[in-house]
Amino acid sequence: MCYMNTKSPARETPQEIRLAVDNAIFTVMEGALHVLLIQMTKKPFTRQWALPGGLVRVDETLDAAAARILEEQTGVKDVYLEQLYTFGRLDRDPLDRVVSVAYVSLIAPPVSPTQGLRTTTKYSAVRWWRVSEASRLAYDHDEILSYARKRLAWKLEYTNVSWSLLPRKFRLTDLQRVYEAVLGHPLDKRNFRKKILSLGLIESVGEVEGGAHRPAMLYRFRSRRPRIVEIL
Amino acid sequence: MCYMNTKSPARETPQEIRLAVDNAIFTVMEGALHVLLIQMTKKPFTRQWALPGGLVRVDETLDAAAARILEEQTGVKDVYLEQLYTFGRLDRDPLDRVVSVAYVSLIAPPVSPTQGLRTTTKYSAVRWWRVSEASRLAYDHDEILSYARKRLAWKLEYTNVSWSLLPRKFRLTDLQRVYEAVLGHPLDKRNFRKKILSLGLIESVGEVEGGAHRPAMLYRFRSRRPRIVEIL
DNA sequence: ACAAAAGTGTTAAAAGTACACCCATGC
DNA sequence: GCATGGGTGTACTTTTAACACTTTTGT
Repeated sequence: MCYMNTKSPARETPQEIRLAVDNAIFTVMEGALHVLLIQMTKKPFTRQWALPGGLVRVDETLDAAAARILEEQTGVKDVYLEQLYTFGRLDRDPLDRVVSVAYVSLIAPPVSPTQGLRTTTKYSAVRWWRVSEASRLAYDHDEILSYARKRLAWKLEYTNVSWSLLPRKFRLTDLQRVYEAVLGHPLDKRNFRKKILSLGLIESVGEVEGGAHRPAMLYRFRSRRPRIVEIL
Repeated sequence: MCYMNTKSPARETPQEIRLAVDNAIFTVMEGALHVLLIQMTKKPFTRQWALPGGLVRVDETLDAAAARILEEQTGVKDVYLEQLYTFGRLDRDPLDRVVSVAYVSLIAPPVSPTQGLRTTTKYSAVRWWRVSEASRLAYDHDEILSYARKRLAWKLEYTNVSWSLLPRKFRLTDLQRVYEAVLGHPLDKRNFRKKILSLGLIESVGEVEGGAHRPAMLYRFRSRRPRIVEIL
């Protein structure tokens, strides 16, 4: 029995390919799309920010690894997870040959900017970043993040995943904000409402929310399962 | 230095995850979508058909592995290759823990049903199958093939990949046949031609082809690079 | 002259886009 | 009474879908 579990500090030719997962975790806060990053402590990327990730265990599926690593490194669980793409550049990890299966995950509010987040001692911090400010990440994570944003925008337009970025009950304005934050451009209020309501994916829950001004009708998704529907 | 390169005949808990690629290779022949399969000789799947695949080497990228394995096992090279999805079920290979990155590849005619194909001694045969007759494949390849077909249909509708399923010069009827074979349903001739020509992706090459009856105008793609365009 | 595939337009329905004002509430 | 966000309809344009006959060639 033998293991190859120690990384060589200067890279020799590795003997085995290691398999990892990385998670691009999104939420919409303050009208902007945010991504959850951890701060690295280990050597080549000390103090740089990265997507939460880690090695896949030999006895777990990729989806299970993504869920485990997400929870271990951020304290977040039970969220939407979808496999994105597998990244295999030879030099994406300077110390070892690591192929990474990237996942997208979506978290619904209420998400407070700091509460509920924890990480292992292997990382010095976890926090939400506006995607517009998340750059110069470790490894090839800029590339993964860029691809994840495109996939998310596409999914929002062609499926009903938006339910996983919203609480159970929400105003149509909240839904529109999610679309605008992800797509990165404003939408016409009347056309948006017409379109969304015509799809029959959401239904009014009669109640109104007492805000500072005229109360809004609250809605919920009829089904919270992934279902493909063309939107916008 | 130690290796774990021998598969255990009865499965013990493997020590390492192995990384493979599998290729779903498509072409359109005789008006039907075909997929290239190899026949297995090795133990648990003897005589069953499978997608060409193999382990990724530690010093090659995923794309390079897909291209290498494609050529080694089928003699086919220089074709369209696109990463599809990564399959990681624990029991997908009964002998070992193998995670597989699946690729879709597309081959343009002229493709003769048998010529140009060769394989290694590790397999007993290679041949094209109509996708409608390709089932009960080894491993989880039924699932991979099913997903690959969906992706291909999607790509055809939303991009101009169809160039990689056609020769340099082709008739509009050939193009329509490709669409019909992949999508699995007939298209209206006039609407198809109107739509295709309005996209400006192809141009007439003036020549006509001498067939048994009225000759057809030949066309070519203006660009043979992947470009996203909505079609149909 | 006939068989076989090529080529060609119009109409109706549906979907998308642009656009501006009144409403209900808290302060 | 005013500031704030909630809510609503119409006209125009674009896209899609349905549909049948004439043309050109080889035999």
